[in-house]
Amino acid sequence: MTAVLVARKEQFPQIAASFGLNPGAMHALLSLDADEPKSMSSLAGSWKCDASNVTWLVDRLEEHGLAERRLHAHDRRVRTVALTRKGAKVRAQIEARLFAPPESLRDLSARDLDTLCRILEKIAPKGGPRF
Amino acid sequence: MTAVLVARKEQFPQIAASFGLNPGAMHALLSLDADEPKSMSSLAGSWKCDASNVTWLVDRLEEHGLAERRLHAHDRRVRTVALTRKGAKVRAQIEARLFAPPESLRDLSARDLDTLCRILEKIAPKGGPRF
DNA sequence: TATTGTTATACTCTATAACTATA
DNA sequence: TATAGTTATAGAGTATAACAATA
Repeated sequence: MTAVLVARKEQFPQIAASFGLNPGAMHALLSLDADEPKSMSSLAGSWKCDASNVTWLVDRLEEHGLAERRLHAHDRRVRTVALTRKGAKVRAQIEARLFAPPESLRDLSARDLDTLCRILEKIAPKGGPRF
Repeated sequence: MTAVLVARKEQFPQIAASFGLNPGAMHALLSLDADEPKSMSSLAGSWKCDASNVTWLVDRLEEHGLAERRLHAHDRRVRTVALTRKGAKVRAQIEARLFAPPESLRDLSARDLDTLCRILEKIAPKGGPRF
């Protein structure tokens, strides 16, 4: 799986564009969830960008109807962000394309693919694949 | 080798910054040569960007003394671009860093590294590694 | 008239700083 | 006073369109 992700990395911008998103917004979409709203500030941390950029990216996702801001239960300063139903659907579609074996891997034997995955799992960064 | 390039791809921006270049300019530098000047228009094709952006990128390289515009022998409309001696030296330094085994590969056994290279050579895009 | 490259300009994405509203 | 998020603004890097020089 990691092998596929590594191979796919080059195609991020194209895949994003095919959904009308820029790479940053697609990255954002893939790290959001419908069930676990996350605060804007925590997103700035995990996306490693400025808070003002989180505002901008979430605006883009909201424009597409893919994510929505919600109120925090106990702190009225905080806005949380979660995927809409449509957002979850699009995220699933993107993941399907990301995890589908890319052209360049179709020529590999099953044995080679296994070997490749095994090796790349070893060198994958801690915390799993990062987009 | 391809394996290393794949693994290194993430570090492009950092390496570029350490030479005072942006990723685009580093990409440009690595595809230029001291001995084979290339026309601006052909560079627009191989870099897959607009001609006006080639002007901008070559300007950046010239500011650093890494590349220079030359006259075409027979067509006075055409400008060709080639690396300066300094540019060739910097390109070699960058390549040395790109081809050095990255951290993430140091943990692999020699056998795994061989296997990885063999597999990735198979799926490498025709025409060799692209930056 | 067509082509090469540049210039003028606008757009996208990112960051910094000032601001509003809560705490 | 401090924190969460937004807005205003600036900058890098990209593209489009108009232009000058040459073919």
